[in-house]
Amino acid sequence: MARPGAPKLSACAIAAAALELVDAHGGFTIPALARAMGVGPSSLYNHVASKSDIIELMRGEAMGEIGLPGPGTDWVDTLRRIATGYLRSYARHPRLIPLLTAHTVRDAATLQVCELLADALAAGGFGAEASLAAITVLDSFVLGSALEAGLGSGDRAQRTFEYGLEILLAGFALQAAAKAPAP
Amino acid sequence: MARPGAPKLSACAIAAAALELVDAHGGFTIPALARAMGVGPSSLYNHVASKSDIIELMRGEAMGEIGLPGPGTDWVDTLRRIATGYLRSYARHPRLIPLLTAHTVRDAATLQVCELLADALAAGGFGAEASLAAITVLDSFVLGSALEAGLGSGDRAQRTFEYGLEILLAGFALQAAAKAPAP
DNA sequence: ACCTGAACACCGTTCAAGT
DNA sequence: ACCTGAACACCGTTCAAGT
Repeated sequence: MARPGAPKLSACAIAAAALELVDAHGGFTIPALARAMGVGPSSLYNHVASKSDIIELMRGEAMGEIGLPGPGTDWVDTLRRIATGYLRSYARHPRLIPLLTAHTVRDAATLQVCELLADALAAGGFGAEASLAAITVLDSFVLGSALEAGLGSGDRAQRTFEYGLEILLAGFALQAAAKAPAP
Repeated sequence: MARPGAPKLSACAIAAAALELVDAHGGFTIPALARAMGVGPSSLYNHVASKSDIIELMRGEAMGEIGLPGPGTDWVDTLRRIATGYLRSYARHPRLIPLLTAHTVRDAATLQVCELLADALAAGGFGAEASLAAITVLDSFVLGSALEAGLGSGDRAQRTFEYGLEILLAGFALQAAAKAPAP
C-alpha cells in the first residue's frame, strides 16, 4: 500500500545506514552505502550535500542517544552523568570515533551538551578559561575510553573508565574547593 | 660530486616530505607526495609498503622529538615532563593528529614512552589497572590539547593545557596519597 | 520531487620494462 | 638497486535525462 512517489531515501535513513556500515567495516563508501540502500550512488545527493555531511549526521545520531540530567542536579554529578552517557553512546559505535575526530563539530546537539558542561563547571566556581580546560580533559578522556571500551573487552574497559573518571572529578572538586581562579 | 646511482629517495625523506604536506594541507596524496619529491608515484613503493606505512613513519618522527626525563626524577615530575614534551611535539603538527587517531600505534618510540609512563605511575603506587586508566586520561588530554594549541591561538591554549595538566596531576597525587588500590 | 546512468577527474597500488 | 610509465580497480561528485 505504498503511496505512489513515496521517497525511498531521507537524510536520516542515509545516516542510519552509514552508521551500520561504519560499525561493521570501520568506514563507508558512497557506492557501498548506495548499494546497501538499493539505490544508485548519485541518488544520495538529493538528500545530503557530501560525504562529510553524512559524517556530521552520524555524530548527531550518536549524541542524540544520551540522556541529560535535570537542572537541579549537583554540578559534579552533572559532569559524571553526562560523561557516562556520552561514553555509553560512543562505545556503541567505537569505529565512528576516528571519523569524528577528523571533523570540526557542527552538530547542534553536541554543541548544546558542551554548553551544559560549561554551566555545571560555572556552578562549581570555574572561570571561562578553567572551564574550557576542564571540558577538553573530559571530552578527550571520554573519546579515548570509548575507543578502548568499544573495541577491547568491554567490562574491564568500563571499570577503567569509571576509575579514571573519579580521578578526574576528584581533581575538579579539589580545584573548586581551593577556590583559586585560573591563573 | 653526487655518487652515481645515489638513491633519490629514502623512507625517512618520504616521511619528512609527507609531514610537510600534512602541515600545509591537512593531508597528503601519493601523487602529490611524489610530485613534491620530483619523482613518479610508483617510485615511492621501493621504500615504503603503503600509505598507512608513511603515516606510521610520521608518528615516529613527531614522537622522536620529545626529550625524556632521567630515571632519578620524581614520578609526578616525570609525568609532567613527558606530557609537556609530548604536547610541544604534536602542537607543531596538529593536522597530523586526526590521521594518527585513525591508526593503531605500531611505532617503537611511542610504545617506549608508554612504558616510561607506566613505570612512573608504578612508582606512585598505581596498580596495573589504575595505571592504564591514568595513561588513557593523560594521552587523550595531551592529544586534545595539541589539537587546540596548534590550531587556535597558541599562547592561550598553552596556558589552558598547563592548567588542565595540573588538575590532572593533582588528581593523581591525591589518589596516590590515599593509597587505595584500584577497585 | 526524486531516481537513473553516463561521465569526470581523481585515488592507491601493481608490474613489466628499463638503467 | 632503483626509477619509469602504463595500467587496474576504484573513489566522490556532477549533470542531463527521465518519471
